Amino acid sequence: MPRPPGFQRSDVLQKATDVFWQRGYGATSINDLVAATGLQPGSIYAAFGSKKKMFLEVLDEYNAYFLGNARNTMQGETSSLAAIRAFFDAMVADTLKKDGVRGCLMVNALLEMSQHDPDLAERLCQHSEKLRQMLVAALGKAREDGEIPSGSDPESLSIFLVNNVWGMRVMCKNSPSRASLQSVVDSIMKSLIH
Amino acid sequence: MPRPPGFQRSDVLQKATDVFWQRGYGATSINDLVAATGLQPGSIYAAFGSKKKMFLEVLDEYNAYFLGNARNTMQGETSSLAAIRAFFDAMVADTLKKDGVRGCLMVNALLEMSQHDPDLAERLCQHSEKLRQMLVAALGKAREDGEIPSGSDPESLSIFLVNNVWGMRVMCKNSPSRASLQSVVDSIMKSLIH
DNA sequence: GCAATTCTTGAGTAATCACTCAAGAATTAT
DNA sequence: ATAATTCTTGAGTGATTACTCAAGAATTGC
Repeated sequence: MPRPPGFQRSDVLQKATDVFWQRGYGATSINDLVAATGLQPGSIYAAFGSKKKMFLEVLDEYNAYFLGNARNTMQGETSSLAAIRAFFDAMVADTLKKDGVRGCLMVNALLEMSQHDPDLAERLCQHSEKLRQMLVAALGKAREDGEIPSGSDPESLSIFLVNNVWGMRVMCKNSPSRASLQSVVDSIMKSLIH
Repeated sequence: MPRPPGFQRSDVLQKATDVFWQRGYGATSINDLVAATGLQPGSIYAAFGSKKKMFLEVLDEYNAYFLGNARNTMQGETSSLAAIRAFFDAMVADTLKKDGVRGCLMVNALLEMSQHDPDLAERLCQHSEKLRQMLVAALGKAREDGEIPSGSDPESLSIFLVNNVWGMRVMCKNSPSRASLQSVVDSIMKSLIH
């Protein structure tokens, strides 16, 4: 009968996430992962197959967590417009945390390697589409409720919002001041209601 | 008397730019640069000092070129608002070129290594500030000329515009469709005039 | 205790990394 | 031509890379 593994997969993934997030994919070595997880190289490869497969698993967990968080934040609001604002406010708050300068693990990965890795590009595309759909739904509801003009186009506005999400993920890497980020959010929200 | 170098520094930098842009900093090896430039490792090190110094020089040229281009584009327009639109249109056109999926060399570098390289972070910060100042000037003039509401705040709007520039640089890496990008530009321009 | 099975270990592999340096080639002033 | 100077060459450096695998440790059902 099999001996059970001496580690929890999710614990290891969490620790790996920290390392990948802090250093980026390319600059993270197996030794870094060995140090961070406490596992030996052999165990890592037995459990995850390769550095890249491990990273993809990390990314999937990260994306699921991000989207879940966003959904929760938005559902906690009473109006759709307030939900959108809450989403962006949460992003600002997140960015201002002391490790906010890490940016977004997914955007970092996208810019680092999507060009040379179709698997990854596809995955990131799907994730970004999910985020956009969430915003489309909120925008549609906001229009129904008269919170934004009836002439507004949720599809087109959602792309605009996602664009600003990406922008903030870049901006936080070199000028993560609350004033700047908040000013961006204000501009976004103003643009919605006109 | 000295023997003159057998290569033009700017030629070599141009070829190096291609490689760094296509592969990213970390994934570009000296051998890649040797192959692309035709120079031997020794010559590269004699001329540029190190891989990182070479990359910084590449980045400086890239940034200067980008800003110069933007300035030209904007000066060719009759009104300030048209100049801003022309700037974004040019970005869309640039992104849609066949190698547009490379994104922006500077944003790529920012996300890849600014966190671990203060020199680079500082440089990128300055560049992004120059871009913002260009937009502040245009926004200020647009307000004077009554093209945007008198209550608009150029400082705050410029941050918003830069945010969208970064966003487009990310978006072009995974969904560079003309419709999406153009829709973002439309949303941006609409938001300015209200 | 005893197999049976799986997990863990970590030194080792071949490849690649950024970088160096001594030797030779090329150019110029005389 | 010669001497002075600089440029180019490319094999070689030690470090690091992702990854492997045979051996031993641990846990199970019996």
